[in-house]
Amino acid sequence: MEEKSKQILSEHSVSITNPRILVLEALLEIKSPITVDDLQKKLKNKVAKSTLYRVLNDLKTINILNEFTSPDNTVVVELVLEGDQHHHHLFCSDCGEIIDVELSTNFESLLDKEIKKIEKKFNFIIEDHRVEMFGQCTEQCKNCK
Amino acid sequence: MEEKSKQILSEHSVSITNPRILVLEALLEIKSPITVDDLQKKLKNKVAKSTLYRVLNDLKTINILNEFTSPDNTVVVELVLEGDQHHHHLFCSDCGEIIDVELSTNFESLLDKEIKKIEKKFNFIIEDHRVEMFGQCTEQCKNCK
DNA sequence: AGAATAAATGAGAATTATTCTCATTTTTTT
DNA sequence: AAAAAAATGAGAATAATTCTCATTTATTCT
Repeated sequence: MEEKSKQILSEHSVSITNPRILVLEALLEIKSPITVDDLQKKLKNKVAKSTLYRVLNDLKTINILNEFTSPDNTVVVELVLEGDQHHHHLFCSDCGEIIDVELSTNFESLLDKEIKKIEKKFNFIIEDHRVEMFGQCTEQCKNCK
Repeated sequence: MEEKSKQILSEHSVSITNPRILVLEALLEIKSPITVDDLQKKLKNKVAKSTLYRVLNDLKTINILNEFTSPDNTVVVELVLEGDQHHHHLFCSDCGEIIDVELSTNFESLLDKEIKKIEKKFNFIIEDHRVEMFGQCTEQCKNCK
């Protein structure tokens, strides 16, 4: 994991420092969306709060960090490496879990068509989209029991 | 507008007060997403900041306020009255404009089918969804010139 | 490799957004 | 119209994020 983190940093011409390696390792290990707060806890104060925010911004700059908010407006981050599958998110309002969801390629291509229509209609260039789904996990998930 | 605001409040058994009327009037007038900050400015300090947040929470409670965040994680609110058309959002990263977008009924029904699949797969009850699109308005919009 | 330069870090202060507290005012009930 | 209940305003408190600056770490240049 440490090697992979170093590799990611050097591939993006970002200098290799301990806090960056630690944050990347944590994100690689989790491999699913996590709040900044939980990430901080996971790092056990091995990285200063200000540094954590800075590193997250660095990762955003090199385009390997996806940032969004949960339904209660808490910021959530997720590592997205080149080649990772395009996906969306499913939020559970009971336990707060956020699940990565892939939609069918058929659906995605229809969505792309729909987006082309919107681009014309509003004279926009649309470069990204997101589908978010909200509900409750009906039984035992990682957090509910 | 004042009458309509009062009607909305009484229909939802919420007591009719001046701040609530003012906030509703402002939201009715705008009829598109607005940040809390801009809403506050629009209200020209006729409503205290703490009261504004309280009123927004009241409107959320009676389910006529949609709250989400813009790509820079700023909270945005929008009045959604019974009977209003289901819609999504298009964000311009140049000027910050947020546009309400309706997708085709054909697309929405396919999305519903897709969501049913997800419900089964993850054993979830999904009660709401959102499609967000990000890009740039290519020419003159309200804010760019 | 080692010195010089540039960049990143940690700690905490500053800023911003939101919620909370409580005395006063307004609304609703009777 | 009086009594009771609820809402408001002002500012204090809290939480999330950014900023500052002295120190440490990484990179560059012989």
